[in-house]
Amino acid sequence: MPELPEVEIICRNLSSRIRPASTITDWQFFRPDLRFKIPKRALHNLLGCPLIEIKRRAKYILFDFGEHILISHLGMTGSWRQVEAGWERKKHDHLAFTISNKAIYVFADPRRFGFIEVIRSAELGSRFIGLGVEPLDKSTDFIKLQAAFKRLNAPIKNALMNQKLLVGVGNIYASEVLFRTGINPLKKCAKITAVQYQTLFKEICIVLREAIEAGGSSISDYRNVDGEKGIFQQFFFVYDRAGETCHRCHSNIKSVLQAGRSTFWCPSCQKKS
DNA sequence: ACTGGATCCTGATCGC
DNA sequence: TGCGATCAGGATCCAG
Repeated sequence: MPELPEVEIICRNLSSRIRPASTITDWQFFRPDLRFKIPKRALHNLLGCPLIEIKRRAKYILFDFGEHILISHLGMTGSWRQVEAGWERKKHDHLAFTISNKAIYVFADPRRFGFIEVIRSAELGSRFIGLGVEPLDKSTDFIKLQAAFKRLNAPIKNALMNQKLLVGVGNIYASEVLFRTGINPLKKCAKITAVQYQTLFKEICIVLREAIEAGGSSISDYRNVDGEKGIFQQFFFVYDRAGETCHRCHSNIKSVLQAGRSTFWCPSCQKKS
């Protein structure tokens, strides 16, 4: 479900509703574990702590409580939604917190690849060590990034999804960005030219921003905090369109497995050479 | 040091 | 209709 745009939207939703200095006044847990054990004690210890801010790093949502940080990852199918008092629990609702005795936020995740974790703020650097650069950060050095990509022998599609160099791009946006730049997803990183990398990184930023504007991509179950779908899937050129016609050249869109993930591309618009 | 396959889990879909 | 196989937005671990 969630790549950078979707996580960014959830994050913006939460931070516009949960203001700084708000406190969590209650936790409810409906099962002991997600991907990892739910750290109930650490979460209880956050009760009454004033929130500083909610922010995003890569595909992680960070609730900054000063001394401690609550980290939420959505995995493939995780979601946060706001509910009213007296709400009805759905099948895959796993935990919920109440803000200032009023608003309630529920975490649901059918596949349970998501998780919740609490760390000390001082550990933030080491927790995210090895995580790549943010595509939408002004300070990101794309020249350095290009040099790092150049050294890889993997196909460009796989490299784009590798969070160690560049964060936020997942299976959907990797295919979409490569289509828009005319680069074949099977092409090796080392064979891609400087000019192509320049347009590629530029296009990544454009696509991610457009997707955020469109409220994200809802393939099956992505919803924002109000339960609304995004509409960026309406603008897909290739993702999930195998066998359909390319919007640009009318060739057949193809799909192939790369490192176990489906890649979609137009063989005519994205030639290997 | 890189690269990709297997893995965690549930649900939807497809072919027989 | 029913059943098993396959695949799904992520990230980590492990072997080659």
